[in-house]
Amino acid sequence: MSKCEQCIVREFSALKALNKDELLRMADCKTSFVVKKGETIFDEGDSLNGIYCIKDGVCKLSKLSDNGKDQIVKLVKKGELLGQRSLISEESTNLSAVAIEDMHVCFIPKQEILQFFNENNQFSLNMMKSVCGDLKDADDGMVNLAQKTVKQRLAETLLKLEADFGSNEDGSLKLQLSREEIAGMIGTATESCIRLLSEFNKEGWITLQGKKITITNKKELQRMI
Amino acid sequence: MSKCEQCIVREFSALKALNKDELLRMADCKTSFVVKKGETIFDEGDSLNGIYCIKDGVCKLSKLSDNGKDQIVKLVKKGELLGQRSLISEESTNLSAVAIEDMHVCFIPKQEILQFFNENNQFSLNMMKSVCGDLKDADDGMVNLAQKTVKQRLAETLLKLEADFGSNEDGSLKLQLSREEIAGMIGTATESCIRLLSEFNKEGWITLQGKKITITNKKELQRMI
DNA sequence: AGTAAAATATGATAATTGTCATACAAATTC
DNA sequence: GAATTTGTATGACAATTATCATATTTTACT
Repeated sequence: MSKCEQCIVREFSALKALNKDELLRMADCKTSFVVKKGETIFDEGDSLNGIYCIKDGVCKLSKLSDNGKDQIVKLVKKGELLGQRSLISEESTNLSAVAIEDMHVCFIPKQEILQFFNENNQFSLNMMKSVCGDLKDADDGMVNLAQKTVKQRLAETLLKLEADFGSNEDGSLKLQLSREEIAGMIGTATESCIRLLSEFNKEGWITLQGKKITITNKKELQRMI
Repeated sequence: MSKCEQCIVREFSALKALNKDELLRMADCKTSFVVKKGETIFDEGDSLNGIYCIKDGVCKLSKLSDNGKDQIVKLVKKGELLGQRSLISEESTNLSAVAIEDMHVCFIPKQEILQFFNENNQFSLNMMKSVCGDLKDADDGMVNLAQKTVKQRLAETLLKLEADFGSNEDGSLKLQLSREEIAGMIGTATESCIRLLSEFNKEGWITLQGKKITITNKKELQRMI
């Protein structure tokens, strides 16, 4: 059983408010596991008995729409927590979480988290801030979906993927998503997404090589937004 | 200075966790005021020094998009709080709040709320739940905007307006919104919204008399969603 | 009450986006 | 390694939605 003290999640999430004692208790009751790319951590409608710490990897939070398409609401990466909303609301999840890369994840039982809420005020405050951050992002997302064109949303998403997840030595986006996933992020049909990527490519804003996408003219993409 | 003890906001919001002592303190430092329909409570980018309790009336939370259109993110009504996100995040607001009806509002200074966070755990938990509820709604809103047609979103919005705000004796929706505001809720051009309302009218799902909208065939509207 | 301003309504048209079909490439399976 | 499945790409077309123009109605103002 590894320690929680030096874990990256502790560094970046609400957990940074926990003291040594609390971290030891957490290390004691947590379970670690690996999630392979494509595997599901939880599904829409599941009731969660705790929250997940993402030690490594990235997953998508998405919701299946009636038309059969998966709308991606958020990407969650290393250092972040997963499942807080459901735990705090005491409701089953409204989103599913599926790994986009291989992941290392720890599960902390609900009881433990609730106790932290009770005894550690800073932890509660941190958690609130984190949820508020998500809320702000979601509100912004709504405005984008409602008021911007698919082209603008694609440009914005590509820039955001670079900003959030970085790029490789060759300049290509580190996080590789399928066309379907990108379409799910910007809220459009997969074909439309593919078409626009081709268009961006022809215009010279980006370069495509298989799943690899390289931004070659950031300024033009920014200008579109 | 009126008491907070029997206030409707206390009944329905996170404030229900406050004890007599805390309520008295709150009554002492709060300021009450009236907001006329159309008036602004706060604007996008304002820094708030507290939160607002809505004793009566309804306001819209909206964000101005680059294309000049106002996207309505949420309607906030009597009994609810306003400005928590900004206060908790310690950021300026990302949304503006404008009265849709005449309102009675109380302002509670930031210091007071922070103290409640520190001394009353249930209050913190309630606040978290409330923000989490908003987050869930926003996530659902994103999926709707991304995956449903304008027609479906209009139908859904009309039903939601009836469910949330009720109807008058004549059956018309109690909350009267301008066409532009309805368009801002469903994320479409005002003309498109007007056109679809006319269409719904012709089909017999709704009746229009000026600003008054009456749902006359709820089942058909539900079937569309 | 009379006038100006704003909101609602509708037509015509263009632009955007989705759907269906099909082709090709890449990955996976046996 | 051949075969099947899955993902990517593109064309053709239809449907949806936005934009611009212009009436008409309602509301606000003095």
